[in-house]
Amino acid sequence: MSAQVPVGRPLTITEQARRAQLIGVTIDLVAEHGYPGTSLARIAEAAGISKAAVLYHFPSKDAVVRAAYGSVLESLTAYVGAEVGARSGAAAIEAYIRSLVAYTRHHPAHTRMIVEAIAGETGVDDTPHAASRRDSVAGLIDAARASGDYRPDVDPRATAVIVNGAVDAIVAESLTDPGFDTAHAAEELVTMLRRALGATDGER
Amino acid sequence: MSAQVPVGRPLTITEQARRAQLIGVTIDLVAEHGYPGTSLARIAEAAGISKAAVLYHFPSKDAVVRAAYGSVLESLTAYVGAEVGARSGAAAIEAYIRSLVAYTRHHPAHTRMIVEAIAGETGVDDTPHAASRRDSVAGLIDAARASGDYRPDVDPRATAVIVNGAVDAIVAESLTDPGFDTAHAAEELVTMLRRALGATDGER
DNA sequence: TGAATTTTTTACCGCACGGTTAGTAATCTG
DNA sequence: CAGATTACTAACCGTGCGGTAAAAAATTCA
Repeated sequence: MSAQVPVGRPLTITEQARRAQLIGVTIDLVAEHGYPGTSLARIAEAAGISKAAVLYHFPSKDAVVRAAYGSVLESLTAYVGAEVGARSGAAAIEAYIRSLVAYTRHHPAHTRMIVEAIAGETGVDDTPHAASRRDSVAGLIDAARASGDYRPDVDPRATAVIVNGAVDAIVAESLTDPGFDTAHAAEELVTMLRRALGATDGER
Repeated sequence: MSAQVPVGRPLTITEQARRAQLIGVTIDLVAEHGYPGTSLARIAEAAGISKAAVLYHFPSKDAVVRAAYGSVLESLTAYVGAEVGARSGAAAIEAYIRSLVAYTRHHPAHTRMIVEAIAGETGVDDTPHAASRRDSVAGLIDAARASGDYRPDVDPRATAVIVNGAVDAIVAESLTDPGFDTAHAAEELVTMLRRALGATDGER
């Protein structure tokens, strides 16, 4: 995901630095102007080099954008994965919700890219993300059901779609309303899930 | 929303027919190729006339797209509004969920446009929709709380964001996976909300 | 019929896009 | 220092975009 050099040479210092810089400015440009407003010329200008220099380091503009998306998603996945992996049952799903929302709160520049990657509006056609993410969450829900945390009649697939949609909406809402309390909304969602899916009703 | 002629003359027959046709082909083009793939030339070609003819009936390409979005949203709003308006309390929220999902099931060509309008990726900057939709749903939730259907401690705003996100995800999922059972997912969401928000726990 | 007006076409304009080419600095290396 | 490699720039190319101008059809109406 992070390297598209077939196998070749070990990348010089300059090469690594430029690639990292280009990925960085691309992330910022997408955050500011969205994908459609992120042109090759703008990327070059933001990096202080010419268009051709950008294409010297990457085979195409799409490759730059893809690398930027890859970088963000890798970082997000690492963070969320660590939080989720340390837990099991319902706690894993709750960690998924909290950590994903928390990540966007701490990396505002990454948020728009994440939202667009989720919505599939990346302009680059890949989007195995959506399906695999849904399946991952469905797996977590299934595990929570198997462990007895969740009632036996929950539908993991449908519930995964619903939970992901809710999480994405919370994140997306913070883009249009920066004052939106995403942490609180995440807690509301966690509480709702406990009541709706919990086998032993969490509280009350 | 449906007419952008300032006030002028009453629109000839041809004018009305062409406008309707152009709106129709635009909806279909967006459904097939998304907004970015819907160019003026394509709209003209699909309608069997020249680009200039399109711009004779509409002041700009954006106006065509806007009219198409308006047409779809008007139709959707009318349908959902009728279902919701006939009910109150929790039943109104459930009708909102069921009718919105049902609409997209019965109007597949409109679905992508609705999803993109929701995601704000219309290419046309207006998007008061997202905010007003959230506020409308928040109002419904608040009313359900006031009527005693929902527990008194629900947060209408945060819950509205979550519910809308879940509904949108169900609809969006059907775009990438046409076999996805949106009606069933809607029922799952309704059940979850009853358990999570209901003051008297719906069932169990 | 013939004039007025509607609808439409053809040809064009300028622009921003992604990408290529050829040459030029800069840097590394023997 | 010389030669090779790396890193880059300026200029250009073709394409598709939204939009405009002028004139030709088609239609309406007296």
